[in-house]
Amino acid sequence: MAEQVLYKELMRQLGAVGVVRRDLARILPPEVPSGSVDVLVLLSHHGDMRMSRLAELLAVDMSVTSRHVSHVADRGWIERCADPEDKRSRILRLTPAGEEKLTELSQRTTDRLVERLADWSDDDVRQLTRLLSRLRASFDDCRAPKSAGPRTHSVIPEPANTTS
Amino acid sequence: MAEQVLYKELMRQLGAVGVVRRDLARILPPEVPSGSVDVLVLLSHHGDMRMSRLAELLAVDMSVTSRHVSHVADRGWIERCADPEDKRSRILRLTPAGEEKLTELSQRTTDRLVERLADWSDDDVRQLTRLLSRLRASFDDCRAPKSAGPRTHSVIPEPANTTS
DNA sequence: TATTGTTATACTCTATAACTATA
DNA sequence: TATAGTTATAGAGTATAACAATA
Repeated sequence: MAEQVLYKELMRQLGAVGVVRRDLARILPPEVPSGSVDVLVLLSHHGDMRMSRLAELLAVDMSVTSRHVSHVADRGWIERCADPEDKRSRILRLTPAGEEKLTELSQRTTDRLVERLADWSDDDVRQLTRLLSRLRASFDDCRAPKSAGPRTHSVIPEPANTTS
Repeated sequence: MAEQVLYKELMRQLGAVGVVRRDLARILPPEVPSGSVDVLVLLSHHGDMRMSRLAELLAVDMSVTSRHVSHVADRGWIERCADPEDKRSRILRLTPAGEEKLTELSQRTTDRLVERLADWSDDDVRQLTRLLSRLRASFDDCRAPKSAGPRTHSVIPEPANTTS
């Protein structure tokens, strides 16, 4: 457990990340709000999943997830398939058009990062990525203490979705 | 300049920070939205300032800043004083009530971090704080390349380790 | 004419609650 | 009865544009 003053400073810097978030959100095209990006990114990375699983990954209420999902589904970027094992459930799957859109968005945001982080080394980027991953994991652990398996705090590799 | 794949993973983890942001926002009392917290934190940390300066620090449009400021001013947590040097401008200052409220909020969020980051060492926290500070600075530098003075990117003394 | 700040408008994000369909 | 998901409603964050007051 770290000292109070350290947490206070961390809080301040977490607020400052809002600056980064807003900057990256501003370069998104009008038809792709950030909620849609989150959905596409998670489906691409983790593969097909149900609404409830997506809501868990997004850490928002399922009603919010439903809205985001409807937006991307309306544009043909994902499909909502029937789940043969549970007729209440719907399996979400990225469509080819969705993958294409995601590639385009990914390029756009990557370009922005290249521009902004011009003086960062590979190791700098890796280190920050690793710590952010661990940060998120620490919050996940507290939120959902159910599956007690060993956690890999996914840094770079994690070969998830084979369909992309 | 780092590799594309590193930026892509960083992007994904930056999105994951949304989980943290939302978790911390949920513990705020109803009369204190996160925009208000940002205003109080910045005024407390940087001291009195004008609207335009605050908007710059928040990295949002001044119209947005105006709304946030009105909210906290309506509750007596800050004052909007006249600027003797420019009658268009208004100097923002934290009131004693504002400091008190900020202390209360700070305690609340710190408690949350203590809970969430129970297994983080002081150095872990310092390292993440330092990288976030540098991240924000990298975005600031690109956004406002005007004042070319030397930058202090963090309050916490660092164990000189930024391989850039 | 340019700058500082406010207000009106519109859109997104989010949570709660009520609802439908299925388990 | 409980769960998966949708929709209605309400409140907050944000940007653009129009505006007032001052420089």
